[in-house]
Amino acid sequence: MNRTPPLATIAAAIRRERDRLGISSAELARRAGIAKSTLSQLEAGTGNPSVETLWAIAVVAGVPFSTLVEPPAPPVRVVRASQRPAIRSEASPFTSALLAACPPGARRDVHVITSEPGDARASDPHSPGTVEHMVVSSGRWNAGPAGEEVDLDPGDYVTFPADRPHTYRALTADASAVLVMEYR
Amino acid sequence: MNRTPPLATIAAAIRRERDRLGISSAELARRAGIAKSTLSQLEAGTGNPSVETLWAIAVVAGVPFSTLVEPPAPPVRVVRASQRPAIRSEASPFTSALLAACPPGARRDVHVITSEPGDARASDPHSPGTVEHMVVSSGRWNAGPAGEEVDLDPGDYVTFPADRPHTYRALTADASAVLVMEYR
DNA sequence: ACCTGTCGTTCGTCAAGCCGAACTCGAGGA
DNA sequence: TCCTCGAGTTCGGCTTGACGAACGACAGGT
Repeated sequence: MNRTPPLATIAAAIRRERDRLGISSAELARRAGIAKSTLSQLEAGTGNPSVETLWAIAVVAGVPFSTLVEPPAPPVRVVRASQRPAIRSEASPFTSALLAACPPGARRDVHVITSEPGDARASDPHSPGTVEHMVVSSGRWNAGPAGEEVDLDPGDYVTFPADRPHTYRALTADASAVLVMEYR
Repeated sequence: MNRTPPLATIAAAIRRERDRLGISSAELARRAGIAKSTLSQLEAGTGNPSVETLWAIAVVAGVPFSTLVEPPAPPVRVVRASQRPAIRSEASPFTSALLAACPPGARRDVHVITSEPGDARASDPHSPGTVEHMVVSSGRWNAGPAGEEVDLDPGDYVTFPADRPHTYRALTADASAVLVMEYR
């Protein structure tokens, strides 16, 4: 769930952002309103910056806060249709394994789900911060967090937090959709 | 690009995570290895925590660091097929408007792209932290960051950082794909 | 009523982050 | 060669976050 050390990551991230801006550390410190000595120590990996200090740097770098504390850059990942976890429910209800099959270590998973009317599937909350993306391939669906379900037509896209109960219900025959689960 | 203030957000996030765990502040402090007086001040919105302190809390809460500093929870968003930015290129090359049409304020956008062999589209880097998701609907594609392109078959899914140059090339006729752009 | 345990806050001390100034190093110009 | 300027590091001080202990408030048990 939680990953690598913070301090070295922060130091690298700051250097990376500064390189991207193409400015000196003195200039970055000036823009951020912090002492260049402070910035020097941060880039050296020394110390334990406060949130305000990091925030000031993130603002002038024009990047979200998380860019400075999360690991470097997301890699290129490919999930082959032939390999990925997919479940065809045919005319039967979704199995509970559909969403439970997500490997906990993975950052994202893709499922192709197919369903028939009446196959309502209620999913328990995933780990905090998990977000799902759903693109309807065919048929009509009703899906979303409990109490906030929306009707979806072919081609529609919906995203919602999945760390709370949520459901997928096919409203027409031969309904299918691509489901992307994004773990954090 | 960068959003709301940090301190109040952090205080709210910590309380929220602690509520979710259903434990007392004393217990959370004990697990995190920090003084409960420190945690008390943080939940009160007083002060300016160090990265290490916040990190310790995030670890025991089982959430990524960004959960504590970024705004609350992602909302449910729906992009209708009839409204969303979509371009059919038919037999002609992608127009440069394809990717440039992404509203800068949006957090995510969805495109349905169709292409024919020879229609290579090179995209300039998006803002830092932007990530793209691509699900192939039909045909074969070659896409990805410059130098790291991969071949994709129908149903394949790929995600990659889009803050660097990247390309999409259809390898077969009637190639189509769903493209999700995620801004940060 | 009394004791006991837990909760959350407040206070005094200590360590550490942040700051500004001084310093070293190196490149470019007269 | 000397001077000047900018980049980056190091050094004292001042401020502030983190800690442990003590405090009042409350609930449950005896």
